[in-house]
Amino acid sequence: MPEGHTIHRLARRLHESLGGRPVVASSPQGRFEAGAAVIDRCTLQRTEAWGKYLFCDFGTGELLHVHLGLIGKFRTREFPPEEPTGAVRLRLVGEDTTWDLSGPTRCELVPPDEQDRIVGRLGPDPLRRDADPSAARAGLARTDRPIGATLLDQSIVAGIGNVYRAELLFVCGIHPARPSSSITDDEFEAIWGETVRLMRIGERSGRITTTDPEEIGRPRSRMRREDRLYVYHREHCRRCGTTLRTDRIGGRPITHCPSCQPARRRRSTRSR
DNA sequence: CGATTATGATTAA
DNA sequence: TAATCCTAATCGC
Repeated sequence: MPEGHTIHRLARRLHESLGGRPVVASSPQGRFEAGAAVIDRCTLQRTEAWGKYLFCDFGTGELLHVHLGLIGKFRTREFPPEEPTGAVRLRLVGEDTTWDLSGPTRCELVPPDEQDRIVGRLGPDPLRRDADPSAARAGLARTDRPIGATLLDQSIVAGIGNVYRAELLFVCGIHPARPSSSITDDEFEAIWGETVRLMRIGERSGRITTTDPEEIGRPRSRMRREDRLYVYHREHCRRCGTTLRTDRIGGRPITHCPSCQPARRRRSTRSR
């Protein structure tokens, strides 16, 4: 389930469970044997997430760089570990925790300047404390590409994936085909603010929930799966029941509600 | 048991 | 845009 919230959660949990003590590293699958040997018996000193990119410092001079891609998983297994069943690229065993990495699009050791290069290509990450949204604001202002495409562009904003993209635009009432340059300052503030709010919820809970507990009528922790999202993978809008529409934008399908997300910005209705 | 699908990104064309 | 990579769960026959 890898969007930015997953990676930040992972960075924290890896550090909490493995940090400060030597780790036994191996590559049961064999495709990261040399790298695992470098890390083996070294101490995890620091983890860092930027968008969907994860870096782990074992004090070896190089950093472990992991990108889960679409299907990658980094999950805890029983301790002490058993022989892995599937393809495990990297296994990390600490004092009382086993972590197995499978299916990553990237798993490599990189020098610090390579980390700088990777992070240098990324936009601000809403989950980072040091995030500065101004670069993202400027990035949107200078292109006519649809907002649905720019929100997925990691060089504009780092960490948003296909689920959050669709849900954020719904929550903000913005049609995904709107030119990015047409997004107003108020709309940008809403997008950024909601991204921070919703991805923090995702990071804490380990799953994506964007619906409002008041609206659903039960706390987030007790929501049914089909009540957690407004539009993603749905046929009808969770808010108004309108039949949803799915288009390909930015190379990937995005679903929106024609009623809640009008193509043209609604003339602001004066309240009262 | 094979085909399909998935919250991603890079490279080639 | 399309092809490609990476894995495992699920679905249809």
